[in-house]
Amino acid sequence: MGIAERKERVREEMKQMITTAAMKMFLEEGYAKTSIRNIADSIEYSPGTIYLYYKDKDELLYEVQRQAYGKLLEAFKAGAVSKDPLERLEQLGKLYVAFGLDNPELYDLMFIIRAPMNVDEKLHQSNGGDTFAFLVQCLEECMKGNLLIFKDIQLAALQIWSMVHGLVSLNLRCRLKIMVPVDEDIRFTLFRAVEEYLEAIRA
Amino acid sequence: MGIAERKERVREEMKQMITTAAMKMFLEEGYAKTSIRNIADSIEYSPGTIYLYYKDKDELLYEVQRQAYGKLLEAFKAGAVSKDPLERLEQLGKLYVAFGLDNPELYDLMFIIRAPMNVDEKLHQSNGGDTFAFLVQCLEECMKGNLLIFKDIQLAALQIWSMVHGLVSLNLRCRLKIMVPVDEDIRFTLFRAVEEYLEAIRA
DNA sequence: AAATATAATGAACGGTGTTCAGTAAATGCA
DNA sequence: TGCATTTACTGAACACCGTTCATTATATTT
Repeated sequence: MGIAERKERVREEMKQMITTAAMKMFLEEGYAKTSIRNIADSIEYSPGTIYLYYKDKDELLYEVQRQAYGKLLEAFKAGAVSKDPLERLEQLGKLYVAFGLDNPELYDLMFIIRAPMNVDEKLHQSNGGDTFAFLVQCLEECMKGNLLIFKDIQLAALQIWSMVHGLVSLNLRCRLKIMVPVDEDIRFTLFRAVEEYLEAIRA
Repeated sequence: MGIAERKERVREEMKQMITTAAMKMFLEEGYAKTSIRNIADSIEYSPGTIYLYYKDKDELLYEVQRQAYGKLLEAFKAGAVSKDPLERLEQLGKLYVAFGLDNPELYDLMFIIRAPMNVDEKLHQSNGGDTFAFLVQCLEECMKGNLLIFKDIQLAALQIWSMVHGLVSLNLRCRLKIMVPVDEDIRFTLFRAVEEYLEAIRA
């Protein structure tokens, strides 16, 4: 009975067509300025059709977020390759910051934007779990070797993620203009901050 | 010629009436869900009137942000009173985190929300300068006494602010659920993170 | 009291997310 | 094969949104 399977496949293709268009437009124009009608136009379907595949605009955002977490995880896997766990931690930190600088709109979608329609914040626990686990694993190695000052691994992860997220998100919201000289290269500055921080938490 | 002065006064009262209503509704319902029409209704004026006092919805947001920065500065002044600059820095950090936890909607308005109408990010340099200066001043004292590991004060401010902002904003976006045990008190956890961080950057 | 200047209105414009009765295409059954 | 039924899609309609502007009401000046 291959018909049901084909239907399922076609349905998945349709869903992907929608999210691909949505991702493209979210990145180019931002989430708020992208309307369901725009997305529908770009894939040459009527607005109503999108609602046959996604419950609402938020669900579309969640799907795009899921894909974005995947991209970040890929960047981690490709770039955090050092054998030394401390070095790898530094690579992770810089990869994270670079990801935020290179994909500001994507970073916004992933961590900053609040989907304004249904203020239901339940989804996030499942989304991005793998990516976070990658950091935790590296941290575990560091702490097994007593390379960091931390005692509690959860608190360590919290602190490190907060630091890099703070750097990226303050920059994205132009809050660094107050303190960083305009002529300085932001990337360089943020990398220095990461290095200095890692220096500080070394055992 | 007291008439012009009275008119100016009345105008200011009107502006304040609008921002007061706007602040209340932004906090209760969020920025996105608060419409100009709602605000107009709540002060019993027509929507068009608001545009006689504020250029657009963003300008309303900027004004509310300005007031919010004032509130944070007040909290700083009231709570960061220790003579010891290092202790004062810890007080500042905890005050900041507490402010973010106690006024999540306000914090959102100040640091996270991107005003979506005119993507003009120029205003922020003036807004909040005083509040930031308060932190820098404390930092300066710390560094004059060689109490911190930092060499560059700008980089120090960047790092510290990033840490506390990261803690608060990840929590606000429910991204801590992945790593912090649900039963634990968030405030306690974030305070511990601040303490541990300050420990790490001590000279 | 009349003319002028200021303040406020609210309908209208072009958008938004979302729903749903109606239509067209694909499938199951005889 | 032909017909009934399920499935896919449409696009007008609903209730909103931010913003503008001709019109009206109020206050000041002459």
